[in-house]
Amino acid sequence: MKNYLLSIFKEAESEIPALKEISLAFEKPKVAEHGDISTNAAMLLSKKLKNNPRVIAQQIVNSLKIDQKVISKTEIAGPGFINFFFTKEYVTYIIKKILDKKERFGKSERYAGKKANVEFVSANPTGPLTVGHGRNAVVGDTFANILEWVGYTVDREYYFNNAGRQMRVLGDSVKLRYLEIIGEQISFPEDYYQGEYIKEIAMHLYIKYGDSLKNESPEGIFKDTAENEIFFDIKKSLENLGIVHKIFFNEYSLYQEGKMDELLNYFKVHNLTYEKDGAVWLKLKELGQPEDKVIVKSTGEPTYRLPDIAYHAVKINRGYDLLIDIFGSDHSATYPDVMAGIKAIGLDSDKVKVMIQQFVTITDGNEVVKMSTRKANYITLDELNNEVGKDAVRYFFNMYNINSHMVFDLSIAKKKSDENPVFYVQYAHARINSILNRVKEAHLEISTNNLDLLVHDDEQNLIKTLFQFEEEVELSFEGLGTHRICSYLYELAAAYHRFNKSCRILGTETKLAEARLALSYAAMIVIKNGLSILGVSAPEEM
RNA sequence: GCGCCCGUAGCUCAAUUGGAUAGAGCAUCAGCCUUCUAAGCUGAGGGUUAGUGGUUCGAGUCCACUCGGGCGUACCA
Repeated sequence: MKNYLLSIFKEAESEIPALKEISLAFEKPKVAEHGDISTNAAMLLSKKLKNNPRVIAQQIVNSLKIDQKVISKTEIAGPGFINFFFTKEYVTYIIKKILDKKERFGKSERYAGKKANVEFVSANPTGPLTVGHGRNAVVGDTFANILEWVGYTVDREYYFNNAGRQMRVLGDSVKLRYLEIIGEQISFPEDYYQGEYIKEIAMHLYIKYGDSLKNESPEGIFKDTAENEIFFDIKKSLENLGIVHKIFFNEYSLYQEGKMDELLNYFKVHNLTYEKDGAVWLKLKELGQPEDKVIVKSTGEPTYRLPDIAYHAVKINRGYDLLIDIFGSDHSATYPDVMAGIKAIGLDSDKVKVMIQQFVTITDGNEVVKMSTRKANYITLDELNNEVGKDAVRYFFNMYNINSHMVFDLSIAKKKSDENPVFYVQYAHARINSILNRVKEAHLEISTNNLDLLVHDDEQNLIKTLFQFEEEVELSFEGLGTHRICSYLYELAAAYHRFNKSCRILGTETKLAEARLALSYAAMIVIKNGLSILGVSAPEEM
């Protein structure tokens, strides 16, 4: 529809050349009285043409060559909006399109042939995934789905570092617990990993090796075993949510393949570094950042900025058209440095989009559950998943703008009732399925022959809500978010439940009943498609 | 102190990226099942969008300042 309007506005440029100078936008008005689609073009032009927007709107309308089969009415309203009303033929065409495209309805070819990469989770293997990682994981995977829906081929990637200080502390923590098990007196430092899982890993080692490891270095078998077991569990936690990464990228490979030296050398050759206090500094000020930063410490070890830049360079050089990073808010101050670094080596940093994930607060009713990886009192993603189930986990994490703090209330997610939005949406799907089964006994068929009988307000509203789906996917993509898919599905489910109440099928005259069946089936398809983007199941019965 | 993010109904969140009367759910109150799942529907109350200025046809959205919260602000990642 937008394409159609764009094309007739394009034609009108010959009469109103100023139309070329504005960015033409169409949107669905909030209120039905304002039409099915609307544009503010006249208001944008009023400044340029120095004329009353309503007068300009009238000129625009006069110069549009409108197909009466598509648009039934055009009006000028408010300060100068031009509102368009669809014809019934066009509205029924939407149902036919849905029934025809089925599981492909809502997909677009807009970015067909383009490649995207989504990097998410990227937790180092020092402990089980927490609910915070869960939010990152769910939104990352769902956004990857959205990219696929607009046409991209997507690689899901996990970046990790199994060297460095954190991993040393991990090995030390496991060894201490091991020594504890074999009966040695230990004192366990506060800044070591406190979780029970450390004791479990130590116990596994004890079961397998007895006390023969007491003289082994913590950096060896203790660290390696911990890493393997933890990574195994992380992957399993993700799989339980339907998430599988295609690529696991080890930061260490950047060193092995010489990418770090290459990058550092590039910076040096291009005079972007200097030495101070025995460290190498990157001239970030020259690159538009507020402060220069150390990239190689006086110990010779690089800081995280260097591998991060090298890593992004490697990814960009793989040929992606779009790269998405999903970072925790603790990275929010540092990624601009990385972007500046990428730009400095001549790569297109505009291809990289960053989604900053804010924190998750877990409540159980009124009680706030505090979380820290180091301390023992956190909820793991597995615990959350076991408690509320995959569908609720995925729906709840997707439901909020990732850029806002969110409260995950366990007591609501656990409820199998109308307080829980995921059940409300799934129930609409199950309800339609149940109807489709029921009408078979009444010998009714889904038919698109008499869709023009669907004139009830609740029918029209449902159809127009269905039509909105394609745009919601696009808007989710453009807005770098998943939450509007949830809002949309909730709205769609509500529109269906209302229709279901006012527009019965059994006991209605056959032609109308069969048209309503077609509409119901179309609604079922769209709900299922939307849920599949979220990675939430569409149950046939509940 | 400085930087980034945030502040919307009692609570949890939306608001088509500057558009028309700021919307949903929960909670509260009042209704609806001899009819395809009441896991549903209908209605009511609840707002100076933290505050003050500014930008313009038009601001929850942009700018400045103030207040409040989160995260950074390391030669940790």
